[in-house]
Parts: sequence; structure tokens; C-alpha cells
Amino acid sequence: MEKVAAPVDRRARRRRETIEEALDLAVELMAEQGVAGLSLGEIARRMGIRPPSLYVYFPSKMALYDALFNRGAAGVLQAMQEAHHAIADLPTLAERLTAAGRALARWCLANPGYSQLLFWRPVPGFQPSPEAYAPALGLIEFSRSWFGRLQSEGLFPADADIDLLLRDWVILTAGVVSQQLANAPDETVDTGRFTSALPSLAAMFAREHGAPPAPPRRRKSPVSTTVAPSSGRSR
Amino acid sequence: MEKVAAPVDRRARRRRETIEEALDLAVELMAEQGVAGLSLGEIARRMGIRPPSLYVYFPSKMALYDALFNRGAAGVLQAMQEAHHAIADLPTLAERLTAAGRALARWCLANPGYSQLLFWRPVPGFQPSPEAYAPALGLIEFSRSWFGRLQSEGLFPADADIDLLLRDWVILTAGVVSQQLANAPDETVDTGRFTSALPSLAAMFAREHGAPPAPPRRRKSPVSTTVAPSSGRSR
DNA sequence: AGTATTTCCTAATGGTATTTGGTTGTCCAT
DNA sequence: ATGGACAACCAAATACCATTAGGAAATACT
Repeated sequence: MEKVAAPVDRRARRRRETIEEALDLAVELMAEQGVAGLSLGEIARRMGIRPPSLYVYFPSKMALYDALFNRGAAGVLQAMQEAHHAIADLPTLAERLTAAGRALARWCLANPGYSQLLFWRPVPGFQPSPEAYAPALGLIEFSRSWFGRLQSEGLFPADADIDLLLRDWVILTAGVVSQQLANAPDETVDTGRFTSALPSLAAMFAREHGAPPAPPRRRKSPVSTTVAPSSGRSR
Repeated sequence: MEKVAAPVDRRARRRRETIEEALDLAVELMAEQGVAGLSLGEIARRMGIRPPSLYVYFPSKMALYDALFNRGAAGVLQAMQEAHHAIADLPTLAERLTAAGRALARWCLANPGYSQLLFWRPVPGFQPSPEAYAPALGLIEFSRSWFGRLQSEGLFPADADIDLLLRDWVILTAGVVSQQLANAPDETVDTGRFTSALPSLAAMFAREHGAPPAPPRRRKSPVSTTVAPSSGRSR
């Protein structure tokens, strides 16, 4: 009774590995064929097992979608958290918004399968379970606290309604990502015909909702400060 | 040989009616279950015929999707054209943009089945045929000419790039509709948590890209004119 | 009336998700 | 090491799906 150092079964480990393998293949398939193109049979085929054997690991296809939703949401959340280390150093509001939008767009274009599942509702009866939805809530909370920090730093007016700002910003980024994914999913973030609108959209949003840039001890604010290097400025 | 007055067969007429009936039922089904929930069997069941009989009217399910895409695109186009009769009378740029956005959102929320098919790409191998896509191009062209008219009227600066403006505006409206459809398709345009952002978004867009409102015969443009009741403006 | 065409059917094929029941192998305790 | 518990897998079967093939009935045209 001294087996000490193997408390967690090797079997449980192998099981988790198998589940991960199935999910990886599912993501691959979704990226190839879209969410609706996902088939348990094809996953099983690529794993070298028969379709019914997948039911050892997932009680239904919906459960697989649920796991995918969870993984996807966790993936975006992590990508955004990592991106924000660099973003926090950027000086202006417009630059930070642009960088955040680009980070999101980059992840979405790199993971179109996940993105469809997360942002559209392509599966008829599918509603993510609370556990699967948790990281999505985490992303919302993360974004909200980010906006809160921006407000604390004085980049948003102190009296602004953070939730309204966030709603509008989410709409903007959702529009960019949605259009890019639907119309030209193979373009890159840099050359994408919609993602390339991010700098000018962020600049617009910053001009509309940002706080005046730290009044530099003069009476009149300068006419032209250093804003983002955007192209399509009209005014 | 005097049958004169029946040039177009009654059979052709009945055929068209049957096709219309099938498409109507398909739209109904898409609205209920989403695009992926569409099944030829269910359409046939509701028509009172057997599934294979549908192949008399559509060579494949893709052809049915194609017809639906065509119908949907024609529907939005018509809705937007009709809406623009009233829109053209509105005084300010922001009001016109808001009204246009609301008209689009209204149609999309009323026709969620079509909307999914048109704006997302939920069907794995489906690419609309040129004929089916024609009215979608018509909508783009209609929007572009609308923006051109706005520019001629002086609501957009004369040197503005209409295509860039349109791209950004499309992104905005796509974001609103996409978020509303994905997260709360049952809310109305007026109470929708995303569609209700349209006025403020349109105002932001108008302030960013609109031409100054009819320079009142003074040398310097006034510092603070009567703009929309927004809170945080930076410049 | 006869003929061609349209419309609908039944039957069948191969795909899907899923359930059932059985077989093999792996692990653990005795 | 042997027996029992459990995991992983499979074959077979069900029910749905899109689709094809071939035939029967209705419809229109000559």
C-alpha cells in the first residue's frame, strides 16, 4: 500500500488526453467546414475509432459543442488578457482601443470555428451551459474592468457610463469581426478590408467618448495633438 | 386553334405558386429553428407532399438556399428603398443615419432567418449564385448612391472618400444587427439592448464624418455649435 | 384519342446522431 | 494470481436526413 506517487489514475489522464484530441479535431473541422460542417463521424474517423465510441467521452453532440464553447471563450479571454499587457503601455486611448480590437480580430481570424460558435448562434438548439459560459462572462468582466481602469486613468470622463461605452465599443468590434469573418475570412488582420478600419473607428470612438487629453496648463487646448496615424480623417 | 388568351400556361403559374409556398415555409422554418434547422422533410411535411417531390422544384437543397438568399436580399433592398422615402426628409445627418439603421434593424429582426443567411455564412458549402447575389449588390449600390447624395447635399465633406465612409457605416450597422440577432433576437428595435445604441452611434458617426452644418457666414467656424446632446467630446 | 409533360409517389442509398448490448482490456484489491 | 470493477471499444439497430431511380397518375396539347 505504498504506491504513493500516482494518486491520479493514468486512466483519467488518458481519458483527458482523448477528450482533448477529439476537441482539437473538432476545432480543425469547424475551421475547415464551418460549425455546421462538424460531424461526429468525421471526428471519429480521424481519431481511428467508430462514431459510437465518442459517446464514452461526450454524452451528446451538444455536450461537445458545449466543451468547444467553453474552450473557445477561455481562448479569447486568455488572448485578450495577454494582449493587454502590451496595451496598457500605449499612451493614447485610440491606440489602446485599436490594439485591443486588433488583438480580438487576430484571434477570431485565427480561430474562425470558435468565433462562429461564440459570436453567432449557428446551432439550432444549442445554449451554452453556465459552466461553459463562465469564461465568456469573464471576458465581459475583464473588458468592463479595463474600461473602468481607463476611466480611473482619466482617459474616459469621470461621469461617463462605463456600461454604455462598453456596449458601443463591443458593437464596433463585433461589426468589424463579423463582417471580416463573413465576407473575407482568409484576409489577415493587417490587410483585411474590414479589420483595417479599426484604427479610424477607434479614433472616432476615442474622440467621441474620450476625456480631453490632460489640459496642458494652457487656456485653449491645442488644435492638433498627436493622435493615431489614421488615414481616413475627414475633419 | 383560337385559344388566344392563355399564353402563359396555368401549369407554369401553379408551379411558381408551389415554389413560393415552399420558400415561404422555408423562411418560417429558418425563423423558428435557425438556418441550420432547415430540412426538406419538414418543408414537404408542411406542404402535404413527400420529400422527394420537392426535387421537382429545386434541384438540390443548395438551390433552395440560393433562392432564399435571392429573396432575402431583394427583401432588404426593398425595405431600405421604401424606408428612404421618409428618410430623405429628415434634416440632420445623424437623424438620417439613425433612421436608416433602424429600418435595417427592423427588417433583420422581423426576418431573422433571412438575416442569418445573408449576413453570416452558416451553410458549409453554400455560395450564392451571381443571380441570387444581384440584389445584394443592388443594396450596396443603393447605399453608395445614398451616401453620394448625402455628400452632394453637403452633409458629408466634398473631399470625403464615400467608400471609406460607407465601409465604416456598414461595420457599425452590422455590429448592431449582429449582436442583437445573436444575443437577443426577440427584443424589438425600440427596446433592443443593442439597437437602442443606434442613435448615439449615428450621432458619433455624424460628428466624426459629417460636414460642418452650413457655415453661418463667419470667418472662423464657431467653437461650440448646436450639436447632439452627447457628453464626452474631446476636441 | 393519343401523346407528351408535369407532378407525385414508393423504394432504395448513404449519410447523420444516438441507443443498446456485448466484448475486450486495464486496473485494483484480495 | 485471481476475481471483480470499470474503461474503452465495437457491431448492430433506430430514426432522421438529402438525394436518386423508376413508375403511376394527373394534366395539358395536338
